[in-house]
Amino acid sequence: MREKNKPSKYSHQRDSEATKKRILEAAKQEFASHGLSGARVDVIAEKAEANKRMIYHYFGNKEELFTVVLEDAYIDIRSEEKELHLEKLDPETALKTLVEFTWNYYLKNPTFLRIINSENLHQARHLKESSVIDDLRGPFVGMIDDILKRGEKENVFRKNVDTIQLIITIASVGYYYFTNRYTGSILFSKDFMSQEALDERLAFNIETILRLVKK
Amino acid sequence: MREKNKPSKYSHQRDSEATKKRILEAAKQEFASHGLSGARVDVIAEKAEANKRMIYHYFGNKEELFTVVLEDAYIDIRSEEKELHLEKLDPETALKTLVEFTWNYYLKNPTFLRIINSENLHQARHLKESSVIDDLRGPFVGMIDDILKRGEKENVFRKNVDTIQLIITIASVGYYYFTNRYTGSILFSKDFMSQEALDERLAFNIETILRLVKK
DNA sequence: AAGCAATATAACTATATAGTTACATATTAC
DNA sequence: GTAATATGTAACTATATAGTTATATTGCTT
Repeated sequence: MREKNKPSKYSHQRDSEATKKRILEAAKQEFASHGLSGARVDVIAEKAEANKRMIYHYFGNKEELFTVVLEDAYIDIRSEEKELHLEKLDPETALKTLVEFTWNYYLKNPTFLRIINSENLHQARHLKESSVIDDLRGPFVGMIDDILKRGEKENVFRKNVDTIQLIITIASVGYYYFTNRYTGSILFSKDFMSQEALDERLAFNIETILRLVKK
Repeated sequence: MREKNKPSKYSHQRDSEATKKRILEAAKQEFASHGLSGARVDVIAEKAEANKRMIYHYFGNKEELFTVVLEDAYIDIRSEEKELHLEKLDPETALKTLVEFTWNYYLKNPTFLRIINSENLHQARHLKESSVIDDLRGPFVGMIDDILKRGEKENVFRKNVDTIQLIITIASVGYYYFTNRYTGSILFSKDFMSQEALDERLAFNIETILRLVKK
């Protein structure tokens, strides 16, 4: 029986959507910091200022929570990519814009890279079961294909550059730099994250991609 | 007290070096498969046909075991790189050889990539404390620098290509392909590991690197 | 305002896990 | 041969962990 004058345990208003959001954000951070295995459900609950019971209530279990975090990550980058409207830019500018966007997205969203890495460590078993990817299958493939075709027609790009290989390469040159920056900084005795180093790398990446496609 | 006629529990001969090696190999596999946090010491002991007690005896603890596995990984790739003798090849062949070697090393040593990824998830905290890297600091930097200089002199390479950026790029285009092959295969609906896909990617990478440095 | 579903808390449980201890057997030095 | 040391096994322990249960409060429906 409730005691008289005892203050309520529930100090804040209820808001299931807000609670879900806080859990997802906390989970994203925790999974990114420690990987799927290293992440602790208790810590996620604490960071989210929620309760472990709520995590299981809203998301089922740790694996399903990870799946939602992963899906959200892909949805987010995909929606930002859409906003670039590369189809409105001339081929060379479009390609340069994509390289810069990819680079800056990785720079501003370190959790993205770490979560994708975790998923690959686990052989993409969560993504495999996800239906969300259907909408992002071949993200941008059509768009990049169009840029390459326009470049060919305008005689600024060479013929027969493989679209998927190009997309992979654009991702590679940024992704690797960021995910391997810790070992890289030691192996090369160089701070990979200084503004100077970042600027230099982005410029080099743009050059790499343009040299690859230009006549 | 030992019972009469009871067969010895120790069926095989003792060999500390062999046991250490078995532990290291098992640890490499286990860390590569599950990451540092996901790896289980009991599983390593079992796989090594050794005993947990031996792991702690020879390596101290899980973290130190990981450190040795990591150090061994770097030592191995470094020693294979040395065998290439790129200094004896003409600049273009040397560069092509390095791209091929890097690609094939990653292909044949999937554990390497996963262990480096784990170490980067943990912000290289093991490598930071390791003295082994002193010998591999700037691996090949001098060598690649030499290739670029020779190429310049022979008028086949352009001037002022940054050596470290080039090394990072050579690693990137292979590393990313392999570590992200699980999510990549889903996103692009394409088997990244078919012989055809592998051949195509290697050829593309060679083209990417040569276009980057050639006049 | 009564009943009910949704939201929340905290305490609990079964199990897994890194690391330890006690002890046994083999090998080496003398 | 014997003592000391290296190598090995198995059982144990303290703790951490994912997931559950019991219960309380809120807010919505009627």
